[in-house]
Parts: sequence; structure tokens; C-alpha cells
Amino acid sequence: MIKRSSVTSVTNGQQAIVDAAKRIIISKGFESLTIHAIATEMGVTDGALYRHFKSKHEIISLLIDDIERSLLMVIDKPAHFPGDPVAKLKNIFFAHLSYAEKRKGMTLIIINESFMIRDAKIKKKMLKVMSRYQETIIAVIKEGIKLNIINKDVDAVAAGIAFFGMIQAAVTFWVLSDFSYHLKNRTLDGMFSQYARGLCSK
Amino acid sequence: MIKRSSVTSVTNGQQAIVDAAKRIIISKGFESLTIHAIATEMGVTDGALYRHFKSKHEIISLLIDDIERSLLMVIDKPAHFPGDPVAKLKNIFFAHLSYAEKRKGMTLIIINESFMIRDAKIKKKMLKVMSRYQETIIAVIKEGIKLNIINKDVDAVAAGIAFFGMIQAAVTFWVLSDFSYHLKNRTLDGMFSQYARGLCSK
DNA sequence: TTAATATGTAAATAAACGTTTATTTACTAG
DNA sequence: CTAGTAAATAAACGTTTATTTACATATTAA
Repeated sequence: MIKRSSVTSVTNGQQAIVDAAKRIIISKGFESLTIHAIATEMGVTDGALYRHFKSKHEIISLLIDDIERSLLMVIDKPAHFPGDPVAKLKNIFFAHLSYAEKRKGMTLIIINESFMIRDAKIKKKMLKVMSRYQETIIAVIKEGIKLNIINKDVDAVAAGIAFFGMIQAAVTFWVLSDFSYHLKNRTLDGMFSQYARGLCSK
Repeated sequence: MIKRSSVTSVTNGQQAIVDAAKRIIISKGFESLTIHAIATEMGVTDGALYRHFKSKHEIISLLIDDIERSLLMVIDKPAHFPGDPVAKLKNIFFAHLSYAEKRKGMTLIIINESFMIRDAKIKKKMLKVMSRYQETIIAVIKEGIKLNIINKDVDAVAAGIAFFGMIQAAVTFWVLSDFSYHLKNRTLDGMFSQYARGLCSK
């Protein structure tokens, strides 16, 4: 009986490679993600990886799929938990921050690296993940507008981008500081409060 | 009479290389920024660059200096123009966006790349630029609090990070979409309005 | 059992990259 | 005219990449 790791067509061998790649990015950063590094991490030789992948880009592509699954799951859970939309946003906010802290900003690093990779497919895939993230946030905001909790004049798209931006900037400072403090701190509480005020005040 | 390009000790030859590097990043992205590409862009051979620079990292370092000068100048101007602090923030917001659009997100790309470069000096330098950016924003916010225009409960540091995040996220989507729309658009007007409401509402 | 398939190894390849070196050229000052 | 200097050249260097090839071993299915 063979256990498949996911709904999509990712073989066990492929999943092991993706997991190794994640470990490398978290411990040594994206620039250290080489075929040789992955192979060494797994205790095999470089060529062995090509039994499971056509190219390194394909590995990165699967890595983005992995982010899509995990990140969207992390934010979808609080997004669909019944309750006040603003409370939902707050829960999403801190769930995303916990996720980022656990992964040492890996997701943001990959988003940023997507800028740099010429392959248009990878760029497009990353944009798709971010768009789905946005859809979730926007849906919650629109729900809040409908319930008359969030101001009708609020541009949901703009608010969605700003929401993502708060996390992005917080993680950016944190990574640049070499993780020299805890990502989740009192400052971020104030940050969300201010954001929520911007949504709700008339 | 020799004209120097800047206050700091950047020679003309160095400035020419930095300018060429900027052109390459804007037109072909950071991953295309190689010694060979810079040399070709300038119409010289690779080795010639080493008459002006010790290493590629030194070029990147000067590039960050260049960003520091230009970006901080762009935001300092509206920051010190007399008037309402919130109006100042709005002007800074759109000045930064214009700057990003003109440079095709080059600054953000370099910030992101600073993540990846092992050299701790470069990381530190980038963090310094961002901290100086933050100081400017925070000063304006504190001015607003003192004038009783901005809510006393606002955490100026948090608001500064969120301010930067709005721009960062907006540029991120724009770059990932391959510059397929104009960065400055109506959505961003709404974004700032919401931000300002979060600052001012009681 | 046997043949096919999956998975791995070892070694090589080609290209790209940053960097160094020895040499040359053009210009300037004494 | 000479000596010095700044800048560029051409060629190579050593390394690191991703990727390919020829060969071996183990599992699986007929």
C-alpha cells in the first residue's frame, strides 16, 4: 500500500525532495538551494534527483505548490471560523505571523525570489497564490461591509493589499535584522488595531 | 575642473558603473546583474571594472548608497514641506510610488535581494536605509500626534512599518504582474485614505 | 525465473560566474 | 623626450552550477 502525500500528483520521492529543499531554505537561505545541497541533505547524489524531477525549476514549482497548500490552509481556517469578520482578520493576521516565524520567513523569501527567476511560469504561479490569498482577505472584508461592521466606503482590494503589506514589511525587517527578535510582539498588536480602525471608523 | 557626482567619495568611474548597474536591473532584473553584463553595458571588458571596484559586493554596496540618497531625498522633501502631517504622509506615499514606478521597482528588488546575499555588511547597510526611512515616517506621525491630528494611542513604530508595507505590497503585485498596469491607480488612493483613517479616528 | 521498471551511483560536461594577471594604450607632467 | 599614471585589454583561472551519460542494483510483475 503506497501512501500518497497529497491530492495532487506528487510522488513520495518528489515530496521528500521538496521537504529537503524547505529544510535548506529555512536553515541556509534560498541562495544555498542547489541541486548538490538538496542531494547531500538527502544523502544521495545529484543525479538521483533527476529521477524525480525534470529540472530545478520544477522543484521550485512544487515548492510554490507546497506554500500554496500550507499558507492558504493556515489563513483559511480562521477565515471560515464563524464569528465577527474583524476578529477573523485578526486571527488570520496572527496565524500568518506564526506561520512566518515557524518557517523563518521562508514563504516571503520565495515570493521575493520569484521576482528574480526568469521563468514566467514560476512568476505566474506565485502571483496566483498571492491572488488566492487576496481573495480570502477580500471576502472577509466584504462580509464585514455587508454586516455593517466595516465602513461601506472601504476599498476591499486596497485593504487586502495593505493587509498583506503589513505582514510583508514586518517580516522584511525581521529577516534583515537576522531574526534578532521575536516576530510576534506588542508592536504588531498595535499595527492590527490601527488597521482595524481604518476599516471600521466612519 | 573635475565634477564629482556626490558628497561621498565616489569617483566618476565608480558612478558610471553604478549607473550601468541600475540600467541593467531596471531592464533585465537583478539576476542579470553580472560583471560581464555591466562591462558589456559600458562597452568595456570585465577586468576593467576591477580598476574601480574591489569586488561585486562593493558595487552592490554603492548601489545601496545610491538608493539611500535618492529614496530618502524623495521622501524627505514632502516630509519637511510645511503643512498638515497627514497631508505630508500622503505626499510621501505618492512620491515613493512615483519613484518606484520610474525605477521599475528597482529599490524593492534590491531590498529583497539583500535577504539573499550572505555578506552581513550588505544586509546591515540595507537595514540602515530602511531604518532611516522609518525614522522619517515616525517623525511625521509623532508630529501629527503632538498637533492632536493623529490619535494619541497610535503606535508610531507600528504605523511606520504598515506605511512601508502598503508600498511594498503594492509594488510586489505590480512586479509579479510584469508591470502590466500602472502602479499609481485609484486603488492606492483608497488605500491611503483607509490608512489615514486608522491614524486619525478616535 | 525472467524481463521490465524504478532508483541509485560515479563521472563527465558545458556554461556561467567572479576574479586575477600580464600587457598595452592614451594621456599628462617634468 | 622621458617617466609616470590611469584605464583598458585579452586571456586565463578556479569554482560552482545544472544537467547528462553510462552503468549498476534492487524491486516488481508476468
